[in-house]
Parts: sequence; C-alpha cells; structure tokens
Amino acid sequence: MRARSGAGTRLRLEGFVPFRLNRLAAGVSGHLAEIYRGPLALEVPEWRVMATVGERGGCTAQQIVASTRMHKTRVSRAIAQLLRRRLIARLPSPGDRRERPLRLTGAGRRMYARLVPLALARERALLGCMSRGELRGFVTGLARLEESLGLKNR
Amino acid sequence: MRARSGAGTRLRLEGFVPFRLNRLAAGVSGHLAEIYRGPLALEVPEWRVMATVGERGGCTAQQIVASTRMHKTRVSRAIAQLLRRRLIARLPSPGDRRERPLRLTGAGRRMYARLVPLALARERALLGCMSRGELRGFVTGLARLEESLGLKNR
DNA sequence: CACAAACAGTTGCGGGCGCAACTGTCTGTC
DNA sequence: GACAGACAGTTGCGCCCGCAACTGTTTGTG
Repeated sequence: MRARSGAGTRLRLEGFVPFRLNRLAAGVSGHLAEIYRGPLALEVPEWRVMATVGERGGCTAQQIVASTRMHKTRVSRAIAQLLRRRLIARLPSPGDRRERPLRLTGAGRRMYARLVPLALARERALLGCMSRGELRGFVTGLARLEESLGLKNR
Repeated sequence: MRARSGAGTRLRLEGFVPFRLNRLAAGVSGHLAEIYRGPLALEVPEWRVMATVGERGGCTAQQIVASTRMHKTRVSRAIAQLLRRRLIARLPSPGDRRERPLRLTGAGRRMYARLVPLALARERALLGCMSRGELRGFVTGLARLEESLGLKNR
C-alpha cells in the first residue's frame, strides 16, 4: 500500500495538493488572461462580471458574488469600471430598489460575443493534454471538492 | 457523444474549468490558511517560504521562486519578514556571494515541526471527499496539467 | 406607524502585490 | 585587467484588494 499524496509525515510541497492547486490555478489564469488583458484591457474581475452578466442575460451584483465567490467590493469595483466603459448598464429597477440589475450594452454584447469562443478554445487547448478518461476523472474530482467545500453555485 | 465540459459554443462559468480551478484554489487556500494565519501570524508567502526551506533543509530565494512560481519580490518580502521574526537566518555564503542561502532557526524549526502535521491533516481531510479511485484520477489530471503548463519543479 | 434588524451596494483606509529599475556579484570576451 | 552582459536579490511606485464602516432600502415585529 503506497501513499499516494499526503499520507506521509513529511511535507513535500511538490506533492501537496493545496499548493499544487494554487500554482495550477495561477498558471491557468495567467494563460487565459492573455485573451482579455492586453487586447481588451479587461482585468480578471471585470472578465468574470462580464461572463456572469452575459451568461445570464442580466443579473445583480449579489448574484455575481454568490456564483463567483468574489468579495463584494471586488465585484462592486469591477462593475463600476465596466459602467464607466459602457460595457454594461443598469436596468431601471424592479421591485426592490436596493438591487441594481445589470445587463450588457451593445458594445458589451459584442465584446462578450468575441470573448466566449476564445475562452472556450483556450479551455479546450488546456484540457487537450488529457485523454477523455483522464479528463472525466479529473472533472469528477473537481466536482467532489467543490461540493465538499460548498462552492457549488447558488 | 455528449460534450463534457467546454465543448459547446456557449460559456457556462459554472462548468468552465479555469474559473472552477481558481475558485477551488481560493477556497482550499482559505481553508488551509486557518492553521497558520491566525495562530502563528504567517501569511501565505511566508508559509510557502518556510515550507520550502524546511523541506530542503536550506535553500536560496531563487530556488523558492523556481519551485513555487511566486514572483521574486513576493519571495523577497516574505524572507525579509521571516528574518525579522528570526524564524529563518542567512547562511554565511558559499562560493557565489550573490546568493544568500537560508535555513530555519531553532524557533523556525519548531514552528515548522508544528505546522507540517496540521497541514497534512488538512490535506487528508480535504481529499477525504473522494474515493481512492477518484483521488487517483484527480491527481493524474492535476499532473497532466502541471506538465502541460511547465509547472513541474525545477 | 415606528423602529430595529437585515440586506444590496459603495467607499475610506491600510496592506500586499507586480512592474521596473536598482545594487552588488559573477562570468565571459577581448 | 577592463568592460559588457547576466544573474540574485531589493526597493520605489502605483494599483488592487479585503476589512470595516457607511448609505439607502426593505422586512419583520410590536
């Protein structure tokens, strides 16, 4: 019975899953950011806000916080930036005037439409290093961890 | 043939692997940080430096940069902090006087010895949500991605 | 209706981070 | 030996972030 990962008494950072996940996420994030940082001058929080608003066809800051798990101030500042650039706009207001629902503007929709295929292509390229079975196993583990940490949406 | 992850033309953030990895890494990191942030007043960069120095029984800043992929200024500041607290110390100097090799002090070794079992226990708890087979599949995918992105040590 | 508590979102503040430029050391070339 | 370029590590600067406190709105309770 061999110890696979962290079952020993010694800490090898190279095999320590929390560390590996952080390093990997940073690497992937940096790789992905190439498609929106330089060319479109979006930062990570703005990109996530656009992705969330675009996907849902409109939502509130609170919904973005809930699904992305970003801090609400980070979301707030990203929204302010996107409003300034007129990539998103506020909807009049429904019943509850505390909420300020957001939607993409025309320019925002165009940028979103340009970003989505690039992002999906990057993801495909990233995951191309795995066989179909390996990918399935990896994503299963990912889902287990998300569920265990209560990260699933909503 | 069903599309598993990002094979469609629509972007669902909830199923987008780069996003999920970031969210997961942040969650795991926050969870792990409980063992060293409050009680020992270590921040993530300091923890990583201690872990690296402790594991290797002494190393240079450059080696920490290479294996953790942290930015060199972040490493430099973490080292400065640990020096101030006398948890690490500089070794005299070998041949090359540009390098300033580091080792743990007595207090540093004691703290390291206390941290390691806690960190490993956290990792075990984290991974406890997966069966043995699932864990193997997940770690395999992790390794594929690391290799593909050139994150492997050295 | 009045008031307290909860909630959506914003902002001042302090701290951490990456970038670029720096110091000091080493190495190769003539 | 002198000098240019590479390298290890540090630091000034500006920006981003999280925390705590705030505004404005809604909801529940009497």
